[in-house]
Amino acid sequence: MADDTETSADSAPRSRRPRRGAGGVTLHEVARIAKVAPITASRALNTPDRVAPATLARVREAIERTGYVPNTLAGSLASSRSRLVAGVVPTVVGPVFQELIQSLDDSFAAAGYQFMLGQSGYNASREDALIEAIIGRRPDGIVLTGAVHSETGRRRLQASRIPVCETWDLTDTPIDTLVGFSHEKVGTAVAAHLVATGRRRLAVLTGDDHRALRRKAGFVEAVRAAGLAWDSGDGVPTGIVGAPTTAGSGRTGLIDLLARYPDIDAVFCSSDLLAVGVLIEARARGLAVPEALGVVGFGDLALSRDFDPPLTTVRIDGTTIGRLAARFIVDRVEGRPVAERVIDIGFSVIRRASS
Amino acid sequence: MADDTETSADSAPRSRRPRRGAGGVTLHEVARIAKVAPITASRALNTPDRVAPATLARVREAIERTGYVPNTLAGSLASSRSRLVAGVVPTVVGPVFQELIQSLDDSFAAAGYQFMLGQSGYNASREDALIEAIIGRRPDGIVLTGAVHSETGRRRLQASRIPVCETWDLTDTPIDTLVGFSHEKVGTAVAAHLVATGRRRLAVLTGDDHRALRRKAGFVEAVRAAGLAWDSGDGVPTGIVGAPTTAGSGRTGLIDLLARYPDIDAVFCSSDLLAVGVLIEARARGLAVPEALGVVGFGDLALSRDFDPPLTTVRIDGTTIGRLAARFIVDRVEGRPVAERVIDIGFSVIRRASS
DNA sequence: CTTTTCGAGGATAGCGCTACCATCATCGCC
DNA sequence: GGCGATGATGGTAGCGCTATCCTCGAAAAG
Repeated sequence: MADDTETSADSAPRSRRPRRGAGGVTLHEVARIAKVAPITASRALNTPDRVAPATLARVREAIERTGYVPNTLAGSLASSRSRLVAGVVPTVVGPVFQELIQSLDDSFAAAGYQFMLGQSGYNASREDALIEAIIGRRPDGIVLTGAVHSETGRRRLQASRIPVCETWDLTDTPIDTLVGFSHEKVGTAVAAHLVATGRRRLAVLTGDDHRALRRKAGFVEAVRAAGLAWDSGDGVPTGIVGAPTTAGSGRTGLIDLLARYPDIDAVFCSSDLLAVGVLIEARARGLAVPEALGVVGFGDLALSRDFDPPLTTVRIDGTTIGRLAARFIVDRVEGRPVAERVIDIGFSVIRRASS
Repeated sequence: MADDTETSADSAPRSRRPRRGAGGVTLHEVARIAKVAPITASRALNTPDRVAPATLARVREAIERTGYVPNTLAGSLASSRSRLVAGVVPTVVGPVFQELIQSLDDSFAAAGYQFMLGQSGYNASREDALIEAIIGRRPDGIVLTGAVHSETGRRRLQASRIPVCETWDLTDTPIDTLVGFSHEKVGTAVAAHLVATGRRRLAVLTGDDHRALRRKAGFVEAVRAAGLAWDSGDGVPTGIVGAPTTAGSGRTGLIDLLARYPDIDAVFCSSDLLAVGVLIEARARGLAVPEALGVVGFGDLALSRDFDPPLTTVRIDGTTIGRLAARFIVDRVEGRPVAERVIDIGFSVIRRASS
């Protein structure tokens, strides 16, 4: 494959990738044109207030004329500062993390950092590859969102000494800093709400991902504690659907649940999309919500508020998580001490008409 | 953070100690431990089949023992290859680009590249900053998704000589390569569909973004051409809502449209979310869909298929766009010629019960 | 035997930028 | 006027890695 024999009579072999240094304009060239030393050109870019106005103008003009774009790779290598923060999400599919992502993007932009996102996907080896690729690029910080990282990945992150903020979950052993909430408590709170509003035949419809199952566990626990266990198995009838959850799986999930337990009077769904599916199916089969069936979701999509009936759900303040995560990272990068390394930002149960 | 304890008795001022690369293990250190030259250690990582098995094993063991993670910044700087492809989307909020993003991620992973995403946001200066930050990091390729890039941004991209693929749109003057479809034709096709199914009082409900307005323009054009213009203004009653479109704006949009034009018999919505809002509002006010009102969306969300009634919509094959875009980039990076620089992948109108 | 080939490994020289001094005017202050 | 304090600019030496030659020894060819 790596044939170096250029003797072929190929007509105009399209220029291959430029060899070393075939790149574009460099800072040295800009400096030469502006008649200053490279270092002064560098300062004109990075600390313009330390350069005399006249010099600054000359450098700026040279930059303009050449269309120079700094090679931040080289800059980061020399300064070990990249002004880049990398984020890891399992997937951007699904609306769950969108508010958080938006907030991270905004918060980092405001602090002068670029935020870029990688998907860890469903696959552990891909997650490890992503983490390694990220660490290898030496970003100033890493925000992990609900990634179930492998032990290898955790160790690498810890060893890298790069500021890390885990989000969207609460663990006992954070890699570095953490902003999240307790998924178990979400389940407990939803159970409490349903019990308080008179529901007695509770059921769960959940995706099979890690955190959704923890919410379910909290829910089941609370139902049992309230003496309302009524299923012979777990105590609470449960439907489990594959991730990512969709309205479609909500519909089929409800059909399945009702077939097995016709006298259910409330369902806790692990996502709003699932709950919307339940709402659609309930309406399609003439089951009155909330009279005959209470429905609670999780995530507080915009859609949930706009549905008819509006969906009772659990709201996570992604904006605040993002803001705090960004603050953790920026504080660490800029050498300020971080007092609390773990923040539980909680959640709120939003009561609407569906329960 | 904490200063390392020097093993040497050298208590001289820090001038002796490298304070710059406070970073961790380097390839040189790995090489030293494995008793090979740095370049051999490099080869062990990048071209292991050119290193003798015994040597390879020694280097691998050294890597294992030290927890070495290559600094790809330095590697990319030296080799001008980064194995990184950057993507730009206006926002990850909203489900529009998710299939495409997923496909890009998968396709690049399969080809051995990491894909990372940046949001250009609603703001032109933020977009320029993102583009500059991306170019500055010298990725092997850039995929633009529906970004309305400023003239500055376009020029910079072109000047950078980095392979670029624009997607999700068709323009006459691509920066480099392009995979997309015609938004005007989408509008035309939807109008044809509605006219063919006997609708006569057509209306549009659209977000105010660039491409949605082009779909609307195609729609209006086709309605006029069919001799069905009936509004005194544009020819077609139009509701415009701010982006991002939501089910909520779909509901209020329909309310508003009906207040002004009570005898509408079909609405083309610029997104499925908008259309779902129309469906919800129609049902809430007892307007039968599809009998009294035909509704068409755009995007083919999973939700649209699962709704009741299922939504007629326009499907864009994001998976194929992603695959082709990745092929463009990879071909260019690896020096293969690219025959067609522009691909129109078209779209399909999915007829379901809502129209 | 010599000559050629070849595979493994090494030395050198950067990639494009910035940290860390050093230099040299200018300037206020007593 | 002397003198440090400031401010603008420059020289040097890397950051951690890889491209590009090179060397060297052993096997293959003559």
